[in-house]
Amino acid sequence: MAIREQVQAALGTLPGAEKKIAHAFLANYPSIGLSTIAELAALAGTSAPTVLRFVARLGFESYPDFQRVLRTDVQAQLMSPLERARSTGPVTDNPALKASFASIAANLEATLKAVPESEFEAACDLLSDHKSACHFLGGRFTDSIAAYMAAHLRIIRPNVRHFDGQTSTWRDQLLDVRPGDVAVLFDIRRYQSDLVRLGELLVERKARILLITDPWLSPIARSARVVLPCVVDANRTWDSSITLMAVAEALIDRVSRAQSEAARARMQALEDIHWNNLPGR
Amino acid sequence: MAIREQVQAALGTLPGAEKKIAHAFLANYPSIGLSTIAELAALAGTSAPTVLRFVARLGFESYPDFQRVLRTDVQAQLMSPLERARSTGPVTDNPALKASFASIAANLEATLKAVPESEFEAACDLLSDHKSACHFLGGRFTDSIAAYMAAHLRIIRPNVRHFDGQTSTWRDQLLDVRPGDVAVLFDIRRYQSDLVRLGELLVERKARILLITDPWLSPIARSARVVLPCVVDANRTWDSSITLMAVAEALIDRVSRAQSEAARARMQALEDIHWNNLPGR
DNA sequence: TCAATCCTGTAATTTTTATTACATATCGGC
DNA sequence: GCCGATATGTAATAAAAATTACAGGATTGA
Repeated sequence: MAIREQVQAALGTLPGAEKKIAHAFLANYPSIGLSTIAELAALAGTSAPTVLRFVARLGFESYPDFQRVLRTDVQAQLMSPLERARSTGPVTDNPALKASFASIAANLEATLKAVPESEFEAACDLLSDHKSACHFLGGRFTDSIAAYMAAHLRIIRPNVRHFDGQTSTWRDQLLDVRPGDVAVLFDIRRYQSDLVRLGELLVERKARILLITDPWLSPIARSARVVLPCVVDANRTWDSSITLMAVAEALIDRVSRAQSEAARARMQALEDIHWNNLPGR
Repeated sequence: MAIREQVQAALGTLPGAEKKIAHAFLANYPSIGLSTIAELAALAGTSAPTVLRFVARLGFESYPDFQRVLRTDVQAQLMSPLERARSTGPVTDNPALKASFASIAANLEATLKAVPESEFEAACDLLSDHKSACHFLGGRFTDSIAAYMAAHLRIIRPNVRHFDGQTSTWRDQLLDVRPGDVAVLFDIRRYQSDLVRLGELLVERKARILLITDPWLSPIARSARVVLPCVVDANRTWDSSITLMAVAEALIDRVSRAQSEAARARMQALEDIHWNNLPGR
């Protein structure tokens, strides 16, 4: 698991100061993580030992150890998709990457057809309601998309939360959900029963559910206010989540444009925080 | 100009040890440049002060200054595909053949940018030296290009040999290589260890190596006098060798023009041999 | 062939960065 | 409300990295 994903996954379990480190790292990925401990600490508004505690909690022996892995991640990420496929998989009779990219392109086009504009707009309305909180959660493979979407949405609107930690803590976190709140759930084939159960409990607490799922529709669809079906077919045993990510980003972009003034003010506030903390400025 | 392009442009003007630094940097971009001076020096087989001279020649005040800019480059290069799509406009649909041809054209244009004229001229100088023999060899897929180039060059100049047969006979054929001879090697990604080893042995025998490789540079680049990087990207699972073949033909053409009189005489001699040697005429 | 200039690597020194020790604050449980 | 555990930042120390000084080799031009 790459460091960026690892940090995103760990966000909810981090103590306050370390969470600040994590946010600063993700917001300035990867350059700040390749700079010094002092620069990352200053950007986050904490201290050098806190940075060291942060990387230790992620399982690294030292900051140089952390940076070594980060450089490897960055090197891999800079390879084009074609290069990435070549370096990790064997050559097949069927040009795998061409088929894969063709498959992704087809999925995106099919998804475009499968999602009604009215449903998309309804989803945007849910996400634009600042009076209610937004809670995010996904399944085994899609939760990273939920976290990603929450992290972006948090920049442009308040009261965004992502369910985190073990499934056993979901019930505890449920206590923070108020009537009228929005819950954005990601669930594709091999539906998780604990996620389905949570959906039922959310509805019991009168939350409004936005479900992002596959064309066969997760059981959560029964309880959802809005359902966005995404085509996930790929010529392999596991599903592609590209279309879900694409829909997530489309939603973020759409919501951002719809409330550009409020979003801009929030981004400015964010920049002010960073601005005043940087030495020499 | 990003650092990578800046280094590529400066290649021809760098002294020997600094050129080694440049090759090591490009071959392991960007992670080695984000590591320590000692690691880059060790990888290149030179020293720490040489690394400092290298970055100073590129116009940086210090190594931390160089790394600061490199982090900025990497951050820009890692922008998400969606952001990149937004910044460059929507993708247009193309017929498969048109797309393929466009890709090849793009590769050739990129290769044109990647190969400095000074390096190309240096390669021609090596191939034009009639006092020394020219030996050719390529890897699994590129040896056919090596054979093709040897066959053509043999027509216009003497002492051209192509390593042939099983890899087990390469060592025997090595006996024919004299100090000062030129070895033209083709090696692209999935570098062959036996070819890399042969390169080392060739340098031990004081042969001068001309390497034709991909932009990530075969390990043979460390021992090569001249390196010509060819862009091999294509929208399929195997590397395109079109650009290597194009570079080979360009070299043949250039060498042929430079010694048109000698080449013409040799061609005539060749024709005479064919003409008078056949019995029954 | 010789001298001047440039290139290069080793070793020492300086600077910067990472890490640790310690004291204080905060939070949660009883 | 108190106590123990956890979190946190400051300051000092240790380690690592960058830089400089210097000597020798190579190359080029006269």
